[in-house]
Amino acid sequence: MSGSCIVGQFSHYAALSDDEIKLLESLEKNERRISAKSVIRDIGKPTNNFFTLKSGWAIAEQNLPDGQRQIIDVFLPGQILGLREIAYQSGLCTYSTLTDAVLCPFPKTDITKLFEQSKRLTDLFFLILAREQATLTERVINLGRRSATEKIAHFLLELQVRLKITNQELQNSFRLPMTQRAIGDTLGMTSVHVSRSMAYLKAERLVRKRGGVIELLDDAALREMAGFNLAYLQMDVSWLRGAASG
Amino acid sequence: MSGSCIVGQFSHYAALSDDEIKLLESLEKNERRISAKSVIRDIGKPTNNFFTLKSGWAIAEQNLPDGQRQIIDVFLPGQILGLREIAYQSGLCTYSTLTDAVLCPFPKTDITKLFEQSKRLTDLFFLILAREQATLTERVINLGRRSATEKIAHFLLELQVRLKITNQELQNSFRLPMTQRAIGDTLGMTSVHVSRSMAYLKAERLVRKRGGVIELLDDAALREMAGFNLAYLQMDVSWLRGAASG
DNA sequence: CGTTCGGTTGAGCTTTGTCAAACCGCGTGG
DNA sequence: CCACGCGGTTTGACAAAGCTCAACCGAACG
Repeated sequence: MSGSCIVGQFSHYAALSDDEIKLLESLEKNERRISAKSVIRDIGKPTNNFFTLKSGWAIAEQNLPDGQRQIIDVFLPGQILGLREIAYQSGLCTYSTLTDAVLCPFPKTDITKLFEQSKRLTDLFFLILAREQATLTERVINLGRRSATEKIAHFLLELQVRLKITNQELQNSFRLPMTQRAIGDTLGMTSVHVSRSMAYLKAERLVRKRGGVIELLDDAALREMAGFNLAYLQMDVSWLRGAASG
Repeated sequence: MSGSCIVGQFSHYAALSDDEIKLLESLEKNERRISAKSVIRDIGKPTNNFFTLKSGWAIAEQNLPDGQRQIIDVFLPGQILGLREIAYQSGLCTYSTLTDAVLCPFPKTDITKLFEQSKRLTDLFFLILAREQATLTERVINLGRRSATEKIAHFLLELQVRLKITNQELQNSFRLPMTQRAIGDTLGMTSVHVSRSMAYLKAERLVRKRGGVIELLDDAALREMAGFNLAYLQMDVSWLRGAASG
């Protein structure tokens, strides 16, 4: 994993050469510590920087005129914040932290430089964008066509799988640093209804919660009920250009 | 617009050189005529090909085990189908036509070749992916946090703006080749409720429908009610590499 | 020890879904 | 030219899912 979280993320998809690793690490030379529930970048602000998320959880959200909000994306350590706005001058959403976090801001122009220097990394960024899109797609299905409990089940399963990507030894339980309000804003429902649906899942002995830690007690049953298919989290890397040297 | 629809789409974002145009046109050397309501590529099939949509409308959809379906994306002429699965071996959704259409299939490997030959086009594809993502994001907000009539209003406005991108002289009315069932499957509601919501919009004199043609009678009011902000459809192109020669 | 924040619970209400019938426009075949 | 059937839309009565509001609880924290 080295000092760099983003290398950890990328090296899951392809073995990286030393040069590539150096390039990626150069994106993380500036560290910024930031406390829970604070805004990283507000909507409408210039998109001059991206941020890698070294530790902690973050979200992309959008607040609607009537006071509601929709959480668009939940970011886990190793992900890059802001990529989605690479083609926009001002941010389309607000980025904020859920927990205390360590972020590494780097200028947008660094990406172009990186593209110049490594085709392989260019492709990897392409791949990241495609994966984000697949996750969003799955969220669309979740929002459009699933009941409240199914939504929650699906969301929990997705988080579990995504956490396992960077943390192999993860078991069936993990810290979930989101309030029920936040879960509701992600899944398009009220916190009250999140509470009730969670209660149902607990009653059915499908999940358990203690402290901030959630435990998935019956993976198979959860997948069944949520119609969870992890294909969208499993990428193919064979089309990447260039061989890795290390 | 030349013979190529995709060039039309791209040249909106940046002036292209002759070489670049030639490269893009080479993606469209094979034409395939396909009738309305047929499957272009089923879910799970290998993603060896992309398709440019030369004419007609198409969708990406996913059918759920319980018989419901969610339409993930609606494609208009000039768009590329399948890009979202560039990083996946098998398709995550089914592509089908809404109307009679002309498609140009081209192999995935052509994209890599194209990336080799033009940095600028590489960036343009990046941009396309980012735009698709922004559209998906907006659909997430639509599904998560808007009422039935707001959803429909927003959807119609989005289509209008997107159609105007390739068809400048488009007025406030356009052919909408979607059944209410299809609209419902896009917006996460039943066809019955689509009907009722449309009736409401008509009664409020916000839209009118005759034949397959829909007319937006009061743009401002529709935007107000739907919370429509077209920022997500307006990209910034200044970060693209390389100058255009013509 | 009081306050705040997140979670839970209950009662009543609103929005949307379900089911079924009727309707409408349109193309087909007689 | 008409009758028919078909796909899509509209309408109505009713059911269900989810929302609102409000009270309450418990843990964390100053």
